[in-house]
Amino acid sequence: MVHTDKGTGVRTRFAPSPTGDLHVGTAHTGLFNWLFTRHHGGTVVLRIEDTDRKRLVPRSLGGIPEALGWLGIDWDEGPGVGGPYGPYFQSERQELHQRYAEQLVAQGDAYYCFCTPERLAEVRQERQAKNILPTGYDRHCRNIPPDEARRRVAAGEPHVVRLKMPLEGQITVTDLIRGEITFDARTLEDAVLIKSDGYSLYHFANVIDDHEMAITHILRGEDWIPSAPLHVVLYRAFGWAMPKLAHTMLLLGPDRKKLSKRHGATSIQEFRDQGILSEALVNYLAIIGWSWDDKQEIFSREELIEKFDLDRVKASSAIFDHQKLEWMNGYYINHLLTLDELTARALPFLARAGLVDIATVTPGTPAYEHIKDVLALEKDRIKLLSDIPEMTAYFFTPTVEYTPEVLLNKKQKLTPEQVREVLPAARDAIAAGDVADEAGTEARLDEVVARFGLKRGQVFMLVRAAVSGRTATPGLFETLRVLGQPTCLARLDAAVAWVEGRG
RNA sequence: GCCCGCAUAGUCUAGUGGCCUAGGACGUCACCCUUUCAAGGUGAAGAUCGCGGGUUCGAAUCCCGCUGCGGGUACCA
Repeated sequence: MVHTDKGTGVRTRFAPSPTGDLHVGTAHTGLFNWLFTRHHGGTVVLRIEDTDRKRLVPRSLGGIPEALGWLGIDWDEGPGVGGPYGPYFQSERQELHQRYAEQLVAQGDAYYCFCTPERLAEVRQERQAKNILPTGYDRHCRNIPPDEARRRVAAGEPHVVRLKMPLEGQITVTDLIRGEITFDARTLEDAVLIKSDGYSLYHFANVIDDHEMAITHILRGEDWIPSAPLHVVLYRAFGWAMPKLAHTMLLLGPDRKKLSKRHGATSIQEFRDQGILSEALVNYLAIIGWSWDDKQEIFSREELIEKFDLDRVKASSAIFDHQKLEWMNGYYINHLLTLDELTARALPFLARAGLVDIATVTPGTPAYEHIKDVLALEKDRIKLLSDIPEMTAYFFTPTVEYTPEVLLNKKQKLTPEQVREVLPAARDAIAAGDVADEAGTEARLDEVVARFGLKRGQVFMLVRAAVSGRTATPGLFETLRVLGQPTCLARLDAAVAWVEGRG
């Protein structure tokens, strides 16, 4: 799919940090970003912000783009597709950042700082305790004469580059979702732009790259609001036009804290392994923090692109509700997926459980059709694809296990003696025809019901237990049909033998 | 501590001065359907619209204060 800029000039970037699997909160922001851009016919840039070499997780370099691909969030420029504004890995743009940092120092908007981490910690602690603004760094090196600073840098003294923030006045940030946010300059610190290892910090790299990549709209998490004034100052120092800003809400765990690993599965990869459909996840993520009206909650991807815009995005954080996600996933499985689509998605889960051999199952083969028939029966009750193996195992295993709780189910109010009498009769009734004929099977079983003067459920449940080894299955006659005559009879015989063995 | 943000049922939300006796969805409960479990259908419980003041004939909706919750406060992103 090629997206061309329709002339709206909207260019956005999604800038994940490769420090682990794609987090659902990151994906949420990414999705909003993507929907906004696609809605406006703009260009999506994927930029990997890998400047923190200590926290870098190499696996995520490939994992994050892959997870985005799974979600159907594509990008027009970035890793894999290239583009005119590369490189798209931030670590490869360090020279550029350095150059701009030098420019800032040269024009007097930034300075070299030689303070040790130890000194910084002390100062911070003291100022915080005494409430001296700003409560962090005391701007100690801001007053070192430029010549002296340059000499010390040349001499190889460890240093960072810090931004000179205005000492007073106000800095106002305009947010597309929240309106104006005003900060008192006296509370703002001289942030580090370039670390002593030469790598730029997020704030700085971000501003430089956003400008260099001609980004027009920045959508990012609410947790970035406090650093927005710093970005404003940076843009001003360079004399660059400020991109439009929009801070999206955070995804929270049940304890109302920022959603994180300690809340359980939070990575997109984990959701996929649980058997969440990407369509359902995208839909669910889209309606948390955004709404269309007071009625609709199910949206196709196309509909989302058509309807999504920032004016209907909420500013308040939301608790991630896995239960509702599962409901939506079930809804997609039950109502929106074709049987072939469901089969394709279910196959890997069945194969992983050892129930089917994926190599021999291709569309058109009997094995494939059997799986399809099984899924047609069970799809109403599937919430997660990962539930399918357990749910459908008895359709694929050669035999089933019996327990007294199932075959001599007390709820059916049948004595073991009655079971020993009725079960063989039911077996014979089924053997008298073919289970492919559901109505015929039902009629013959009804004769058994009448003969013994029982309730239909009592006999049906007995047969259900015998052929499946469980008390909950789809409708009995369709289940028998899909199981097939030989399997049904073999299991009925096994069940008869089992109950007799207990007499 | 300081700075910033947010505030409608357990959860996600609709609502932008009168249509609100606050609508929808998830979850919960009940009933219907029924051979089990689901699905589906119907219905119910659940919100003093965080609190307190204003403004107004009239406020969930506008203003102020408070409280609560969250985020930031790093040579992480």
